[in-house]
Amino acid sequence: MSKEIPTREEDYSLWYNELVKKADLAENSPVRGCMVIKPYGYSIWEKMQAALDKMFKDTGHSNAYFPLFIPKSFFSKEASHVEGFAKECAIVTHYRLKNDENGNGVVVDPDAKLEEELIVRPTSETVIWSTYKNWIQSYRDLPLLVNQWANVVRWEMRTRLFLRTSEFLWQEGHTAHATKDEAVAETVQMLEVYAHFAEHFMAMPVVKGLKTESERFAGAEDTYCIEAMMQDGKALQSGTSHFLGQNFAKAFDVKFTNKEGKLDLVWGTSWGVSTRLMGALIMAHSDDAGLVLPPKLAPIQVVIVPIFKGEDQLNAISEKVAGIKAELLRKGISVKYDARDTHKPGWKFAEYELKGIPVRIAIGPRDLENGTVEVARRDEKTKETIALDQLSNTVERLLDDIQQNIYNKALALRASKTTTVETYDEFKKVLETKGGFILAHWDGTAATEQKVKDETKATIRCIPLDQPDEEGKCMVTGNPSTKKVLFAKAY
RNA sequence: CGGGGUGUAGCGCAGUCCGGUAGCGUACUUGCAUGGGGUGCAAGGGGUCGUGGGUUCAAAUCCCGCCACCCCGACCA
Repeated sequence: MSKEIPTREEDYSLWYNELVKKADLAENSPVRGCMVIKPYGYSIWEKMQAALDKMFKDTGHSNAYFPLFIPKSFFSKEASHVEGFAKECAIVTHYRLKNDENGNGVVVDPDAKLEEELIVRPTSETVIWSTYKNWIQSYRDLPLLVNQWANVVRWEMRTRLFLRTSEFLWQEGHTAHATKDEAVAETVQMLEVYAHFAEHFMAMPVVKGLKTESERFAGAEDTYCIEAMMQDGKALQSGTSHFLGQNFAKAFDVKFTNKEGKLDLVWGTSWGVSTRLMGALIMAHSDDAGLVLPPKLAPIQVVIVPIFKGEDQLNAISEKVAGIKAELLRKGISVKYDARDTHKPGWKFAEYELKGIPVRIAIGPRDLENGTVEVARRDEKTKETIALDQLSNTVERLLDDIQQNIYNKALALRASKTTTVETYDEFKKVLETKGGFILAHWDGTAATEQKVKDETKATIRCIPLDQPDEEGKCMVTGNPSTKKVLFAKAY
């Protein structure tokens, strides 16, 4: 009762905030803009990490760890990079506290001022490239394929749990290559990894594309991204992969001797996904009853709820459940048996729906008599009674089916909310009435992009990679265009 | 930093206009019943009313200052 959340219809934004808190994913911390990721939320993040980490390893990358603090001077080296991050950096200026002479707790000791201030990393390109300089001498040292799992800090004005927090968790891959082609190929490969993860694990369809100059990562030559549509039709950038050219190699003087014996600058890439993916996961599938998790990322795939009166019944059920549980575990399915007597079955049903557990099994005295169980699926909120001897096969099939079904639903939603327009008037009308993704011709100039943004709040999310080339006219200026691009209001 | 709003029990709120020593829902504790969709009844514990000052016999309530947070804008994965 107290755990009810507002409906998406009533207030989508409030629905999201409440869901995150009520489902025990995260809560606000004493520090504005930061969050506490609670055990249940963190266990979903761990599932994401595990799947991604495996894909990184499978594509030849190794994990490493670089420090949280970056000397301020490093930030002066790559001009556009500085400009991109300068406005949102946290800076460490002192290294000691002392007791206040007036007895007001502790104060910063003014005598403990650092010679050079330290920047809390907003991203690690600078510290990593300053290190790579020492690691790379020859083409034999390349490619260098490194990833790190870390936290970063970007001092945001307005924050929302998971979607935008001042501190967030992510992975950042940083690679160095001997040739431009190889670096570009790496950038695209990692974009594909992200897209695969989004679609096959998160069950969330994404548009792969290239960012326009104004949306590009500070310091990159090209930024590729995956863009997903949330249920309210807004776009969420869910991952980025950057081709850095030789920008950081120049800034940090990272050169290698090539096969011809000549000195050359190294080519770089970087790519990342963050705890923002948690926000994407929530907003892609969940409903008014709570979270809906894809089985591949659900910390618990199956929950078993006993229905009993008195200890004898519970014991009889528990005995039966032990066998069921073992059988499911043998199939690699994660199972929780909730035999608590402190909550009623109905309460548990609601609770596990809120938490998005894909499959629920209920078993009571009637089932014991009949040799049956009740199996309920979270995505469709349906349930059926099946024979006990078919349970593990049914559950296995159901998990696959749920994974596929929520993907299909998300894909259908995106299709229904994606519109192609020819004119700017049409564009504005669609944006106002229907929202979602809009494909339209654009003349390729930053001025036009800015005009659309100022007038409609929609931005170019990306220049889709799978969009065919076609001659056309920019919807705003009428100038020639060779491709439609993807517009949307974004998170 | 501009515009709007809110601070009262863990959470959500009423009480403020019109001053009289704090209440509702929920959560929590205990007992009994209940148990196939958030169970019912009864009893109980818990609050410096954001903060500092002022007016008054008396302040959650009136006056002045300060602080914090939220929403809308500018910035952003």
